[in-house]
Amino acid sequence: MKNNEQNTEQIILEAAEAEFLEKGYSNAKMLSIARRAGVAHSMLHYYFRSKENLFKSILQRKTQELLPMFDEALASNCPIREIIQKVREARDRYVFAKSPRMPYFLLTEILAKPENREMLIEVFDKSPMVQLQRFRERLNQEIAQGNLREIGFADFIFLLITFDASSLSAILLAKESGRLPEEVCDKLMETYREHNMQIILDALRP
Amino acid sequence: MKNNEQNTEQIILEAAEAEFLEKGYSNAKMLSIARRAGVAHSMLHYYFRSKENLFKSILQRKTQELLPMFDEALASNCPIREIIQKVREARDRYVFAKSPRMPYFLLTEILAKPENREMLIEVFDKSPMVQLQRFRERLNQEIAQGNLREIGFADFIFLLITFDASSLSAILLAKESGRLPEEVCDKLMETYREHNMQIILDALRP
DNA sequence: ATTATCTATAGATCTATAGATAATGC
DNA sequence: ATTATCTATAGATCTATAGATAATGC
Repeated sequence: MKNNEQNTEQIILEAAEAEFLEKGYSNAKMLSIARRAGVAHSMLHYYFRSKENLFKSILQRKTQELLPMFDEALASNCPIREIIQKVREARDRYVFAKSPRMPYFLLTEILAKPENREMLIEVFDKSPMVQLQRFRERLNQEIAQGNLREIGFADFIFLLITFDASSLSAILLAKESGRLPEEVCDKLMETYREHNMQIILDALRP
Repeated sequence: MKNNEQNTEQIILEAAEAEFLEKGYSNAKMLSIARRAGVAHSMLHYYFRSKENLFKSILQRKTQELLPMFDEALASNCPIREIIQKVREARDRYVFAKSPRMPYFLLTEILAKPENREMLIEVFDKSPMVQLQRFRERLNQEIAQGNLREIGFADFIFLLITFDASSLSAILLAKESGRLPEEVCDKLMETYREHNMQIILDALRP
């Protein structure tokens, strides 16, 4: 018995996060995570029972950590359009800035897997954070007033956060591959962000 | 010895194509493909030697089949902008129309995997089709005249064909999930196609 | 004799667990 | 006594191959 529990659990979580982000759920291996963490692989089961559990723990924890960041963006009373902008900027700062692999991960491991998608939507839906719930009322008002199409609260937030993931992932992959000139990739990215904002607004107009 | 070789090989190819499209390379299983095809799984190895080989065979065959479709779109002498439009329409008709899973497959199995990406780019690069090679010259002229940014011939074609895959896949996934109202998804798709055209043109402007 | 097919199984890999061991706290 | 850790291994799954068998063509 060398480390205290806090430490080992945290080390495993970090190693697992890196492995899952890099390889995706299916290609991530428990033995490989253990090797990264420098512990016997039985420890992963000791703390998290199963691979699936370990993965879901990470997703939930990370999302919980993220909520306060969005809370701030949702607090203001300005027009919906500006709130959308703020949420998307928060997403850029706190989610995408972590790694260029993030958009791809979001798409393949969350959007493409119904269980994970639902799980995270539930986190948003059930969060007790004040601003988040206040924004829920605001959103429903706007819908009632006919300013927005009918859409679920959590789905709305989720749409804002994940929408760019799909379009950005391919460009980031292309950039990584080095096949396209870097300026072309950067130009694509830049233009995409502008357009995406407009596309979301169009789609939500009643 | 029941079937002739032509038949079994074809049946395996079709079963494998369906399995790979549905589950992706890692999650596709040789036993499952054999079950779909109704043959002993040793037959897959008899004809294709390995899983990897089977997968690459499918990719290459499909791409070869596709080339003539693009050939037509590339034949005309009209402005580059219209040629881009035609290639993208051909892509819609012959690639995306096959299955709503196609954009996702394109992104995860081709764009995200350098070996596969390079392999298919080579198919385009080395194709002896007349219109394709004639368009290569046309493209280089346009670049020389300063109408387009410097970009490889195969990369250009590949960009036109695969660009929408990234942005459409998430919307198709959302539609499948049933969480967003269907009109929102359709609206997103429609707007996206228009914008994507503009984004590509912007990125390629010198 | 060659080709296509099947059955059986080797060999690799991966998740999960059993059980032993050592450190800590009461 | 409880908790954290390790080693060893069971059990499942998957790719690949060996070897037997049957049909076809010469």
